[in-house]
Amino acid sequence: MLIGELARQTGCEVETIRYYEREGLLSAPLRSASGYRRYNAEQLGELNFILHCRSLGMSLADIRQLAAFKADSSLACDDINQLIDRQVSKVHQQVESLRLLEQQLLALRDRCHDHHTVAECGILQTLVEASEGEPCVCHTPFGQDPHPHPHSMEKQ
Amino acid sequence: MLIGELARQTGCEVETIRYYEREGLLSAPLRSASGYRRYNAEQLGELNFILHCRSLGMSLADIRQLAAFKADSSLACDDINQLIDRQVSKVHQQVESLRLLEQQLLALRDRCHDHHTVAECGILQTLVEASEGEPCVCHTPFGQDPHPHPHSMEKQ
DNA sequence: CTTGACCTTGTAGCGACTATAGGGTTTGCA
DNA sequence: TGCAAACCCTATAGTCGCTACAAGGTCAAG
Ligand SMILES: [Zn+2]
Ligand SMILES: [Zn+2]
Ligand SMILES: [Zn+2]
Ligand SMILES: [Zn+2]
Repeated sequence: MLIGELARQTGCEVETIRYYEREGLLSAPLRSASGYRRYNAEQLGELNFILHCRSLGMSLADIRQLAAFKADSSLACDDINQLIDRQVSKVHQQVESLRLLEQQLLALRDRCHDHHTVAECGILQTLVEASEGEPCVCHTPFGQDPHPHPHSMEKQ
Repeated sequence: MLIGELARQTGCEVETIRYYEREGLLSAPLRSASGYRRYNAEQLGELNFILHCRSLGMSLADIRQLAAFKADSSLACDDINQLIDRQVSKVHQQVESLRLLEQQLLALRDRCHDHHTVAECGILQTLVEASEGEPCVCHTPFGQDPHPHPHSMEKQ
């Protein structure tokens, strides 16, 4: 199986497959006389493992770790559980902060309904006033402290 | 006001301020004889505007657009509303796909409770079996199609 | 006169790809 | 046999929003 066929079977881009090999996630396949990569069922499984983990939002570093565990099955699995737990809490945090973000954006959006000129746009007005230190609907939902602007998003 | 003082007042890193200037988001300030950047209240506002928009998850490209609108206030504000709408729906989509992700991860986590060896770990077993084409708790919640693995996450 | 805190530019790194450029190979068909 | 299309290869640079150096210049206090 050439790389294009593997790409077709997995839905993964050719360039991404080569990238995974470069990163040491996918084992280097045998090459034909002309240097073409030839894949077998084992590597198809490897790639599907990677893609499955990626679809669960795991980092390549995490996947590398999981693959290492897969290789030495006599180890204790506590680290696997921890890895998943970390992933769950990371995702949970992201959900929470994005939900807040959505509320903030909706509150901001609510400042403009009709279409008029920018000068009268409640959205832009809110943003400009907030940059001058005044409270804003997005970050001060119910008459709270008008003071410092929290950096609500850490990493996205 | 030197760059360090501006950084202190806004909670933004010095390097990030210079980065915003390089990217054309923050107007280039006057320089002292020795080349130090000197900021005034206007640029403090500009930076706060940027930071406020960033805290709403907007991209630098979006912020550039908003700043352009701020500059020409005679335009119609429809584009602003659209920009916010796009941002809302992007965030909403992210929330939805992350919530699904969380459920998938929790289902996977549920496959291993006690600590034992990797060979018996239900999590790793699930991941390996899924890579061989079998259905998995994470992507096949209630006896659905065991067939192709959807790429559930587009961009994170 | 030295120390330390500040400032400058330029460059490289992160993560997970994606996209090119500039080639070589294989296959099918006239 | 000639040629084109479809495939493959490597190497390099770009994406986004920073962050972290390195190597040097400036300034105020002691
Ligand atoms: Zn408006
Ligand atoms: Zn706000
Ligand atoms: Zn386990
Ligand atoms: Zn699954």
